Amino acid sequence: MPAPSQPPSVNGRASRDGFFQIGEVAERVGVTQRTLRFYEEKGLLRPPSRMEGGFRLYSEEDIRRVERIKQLQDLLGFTLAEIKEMLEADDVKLQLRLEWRPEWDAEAKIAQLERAIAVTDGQQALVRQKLRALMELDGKLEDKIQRYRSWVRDLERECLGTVEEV
Amino acid sequence: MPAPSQPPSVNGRASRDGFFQIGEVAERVGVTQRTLRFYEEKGLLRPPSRMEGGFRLYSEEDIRRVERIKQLQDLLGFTLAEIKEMLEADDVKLQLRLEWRPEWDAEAKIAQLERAIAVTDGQQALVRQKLRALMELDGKLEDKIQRYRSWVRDLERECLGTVEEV
DNA sequence: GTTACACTCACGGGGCGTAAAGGTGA
DNA sequence: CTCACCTTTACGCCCCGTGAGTGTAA
Repeated sequence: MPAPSQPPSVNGRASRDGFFQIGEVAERVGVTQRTLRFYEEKGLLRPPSRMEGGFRLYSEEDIRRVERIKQLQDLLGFTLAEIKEMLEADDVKLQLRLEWRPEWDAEAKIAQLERAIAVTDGQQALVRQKLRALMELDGKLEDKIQRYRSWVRDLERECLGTVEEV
Repeated sequence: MPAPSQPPSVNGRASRDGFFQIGEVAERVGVTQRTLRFYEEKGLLRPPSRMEGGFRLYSEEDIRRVERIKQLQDLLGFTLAEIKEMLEADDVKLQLRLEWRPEWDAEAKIAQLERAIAVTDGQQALVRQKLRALMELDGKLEDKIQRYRSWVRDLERECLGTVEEV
């Protein structure tokens, strides 16, 4: 973990420099403080910077990461292990961006980009696997609904006819 | 798993009348016997019929239900609670079908069908919620890939042009 | 002195695994 | 009788957190 951390907290009044304490983060994102520490412990969140006294100071970037975890977990039903994979892929891409040097020649840049594409492709494959299964299920439900509806229409026509033809 | 049940159950009788014992079901579906009993305990599976000695006898219908559980769980990442909801919706629909009487008048039939539609709609809503989230995520990933690719194309042109125009 | 945070220890539920001790059936 | 297969009871484990208690920082 090369954790090239955020600006070191200058002593004195550092808290409001675009950084947030754990309580603020917890409230904003909708998780408990305990959960934030838990994620950190499990390696899902990089250790944030700290104040002199030891209080955690989260950057906006950190907060986005927490939100991403919540999204992957709540909405998509990923396990923390899967989420960690996803985040690590994100990290790789971030790392690639940090390594980027404008003075590189085009081939080096292309190679870097190709690596980023490969990582993103991997993420997408994971997502699409679940996506396909869900779409199939949705289609089946839709079919059923349509069959029910057409049946209802038939019956309504029969109703209006007031008399059935045997 | 030590997989003790590897001795070929090649004495493959269809256990009398299209019913199957727990071990056969477990092997066919790819879950353990423990899991089957657990699902039953938790109300995900209706108690199957039994032999005189107490052995469970699963019908084809029961087996389909287990397969459905596996699908919802593995592929879609539903929790057992969500799966139970889904299955209960299925049960309601099954019940509606069993209650169906051809001698009903059209209005009664329509009402029954409307109830089935409502239940199916509920299931679909559950699915689509997850679906939307996944599609959004997929879209974001796709965008990124496209941006990377177009960047690569730019660089390749630059390469060929041999000279840059700042 | 009252928050807000730190850290540690533990406990809890979901989803099973697995072992124990014994009954069933071809 | 044997031997695979089944029964229930019950404790264990990993995952994903929640609380409680105690101590320190603001």
